[in-house]
Amino acid sequence: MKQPIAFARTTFAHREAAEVKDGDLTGSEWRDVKNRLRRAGLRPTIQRVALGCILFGDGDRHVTAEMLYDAATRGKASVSLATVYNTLHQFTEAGLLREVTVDSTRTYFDTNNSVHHHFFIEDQNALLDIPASDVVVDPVPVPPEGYEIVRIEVVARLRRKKL
Amino acid sequence: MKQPIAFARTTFAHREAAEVKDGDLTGSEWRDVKNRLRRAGLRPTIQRVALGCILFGDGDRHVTAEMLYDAATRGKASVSLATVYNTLHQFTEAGLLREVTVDSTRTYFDTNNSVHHHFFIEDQNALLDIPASDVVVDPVPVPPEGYEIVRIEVVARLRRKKL
DNA sequence: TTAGATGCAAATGGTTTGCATGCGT
DNA sequence: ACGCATGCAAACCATTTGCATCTAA
Repeated sequence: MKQPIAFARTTFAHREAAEVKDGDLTGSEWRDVKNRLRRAGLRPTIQRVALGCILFGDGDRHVTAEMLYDAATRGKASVSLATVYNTLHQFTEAGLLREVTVDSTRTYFDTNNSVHHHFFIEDQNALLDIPASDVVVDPVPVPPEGYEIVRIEVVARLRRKKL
Repeated sequence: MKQPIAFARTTFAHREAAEVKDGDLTGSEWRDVKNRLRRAGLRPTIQRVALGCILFGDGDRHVTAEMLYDAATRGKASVSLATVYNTLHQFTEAGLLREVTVDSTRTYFDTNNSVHHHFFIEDQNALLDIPASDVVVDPVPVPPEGYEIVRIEVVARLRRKKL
């Protein structure tokens, strides 16, 4: 049931078991992430900045804790799994990430926090962004009395087409 | 983090910690469920029929394994938790149930297998049906080459409105 | 200096599995 | 009788937690 580590680049640029840049740990990106964290009210510790570089360094990503942990370990950054979990949740609370619920066995985090939806390829556990303009929910359902809609999520589950 | 057992009746008839009928274990319903299982290619064992009575006996329901297990135990039906899990999956495979992914910590099963979507009340872990006509996805996103859409799920996450 | 962050290992909790026993056909 | 189904307990695995240590400010 173990899936290959896959950092799916988004919006149709799908690739399995992709390599992940370690995030240019010495360059300007390190400084950028540091500032970004400070702006978000998070102390820019070594671990957070390292994870931030991986997450925000190269386009939109969909990661699980395990995937991020492996990517960090593969690079020079040594981070404990517990810290990866903490960091993912802190980033999410700070609005830097967004949680995506598509699989009841693990939690995905999306570095793209703009309005959009997802394809989920079930037999690969891979997520792809659907650009906001490609799917429209209209009408929007009316919530029951006393409740308001926080967010609407659309997930289109995919399977490989049969020949 | 333990939530009260809640069998949410669907479509705005929301209630917390609702009671569950044991399903009229001696009446005609027992026979009906038995036939239904047979038609679905499942051996109508005592446990499967008992769980079927609970699930299909009184309108649409959204259940987790734990909820169904408690309901069965509360009634006269004694079923092991493992069997509940097995049964839920077998029913799902047979098309009698549908899995709903809204919460990464547990799996919900929906007795309504017609086309519709869901509200999810985050702080109560409660699911409500959205009638198919109340939410329309249009346009439907175009899947990447070689893939086809299995199903589109819309989840509107709710929070209690602030005064 | 000190509040907050990290790492480790142990605990948690939903779900699955292995295997001996039971039941539907 | 045969083979699938059940029950139990142990195994699993993603995630969380407790606590001692470390570090950014």
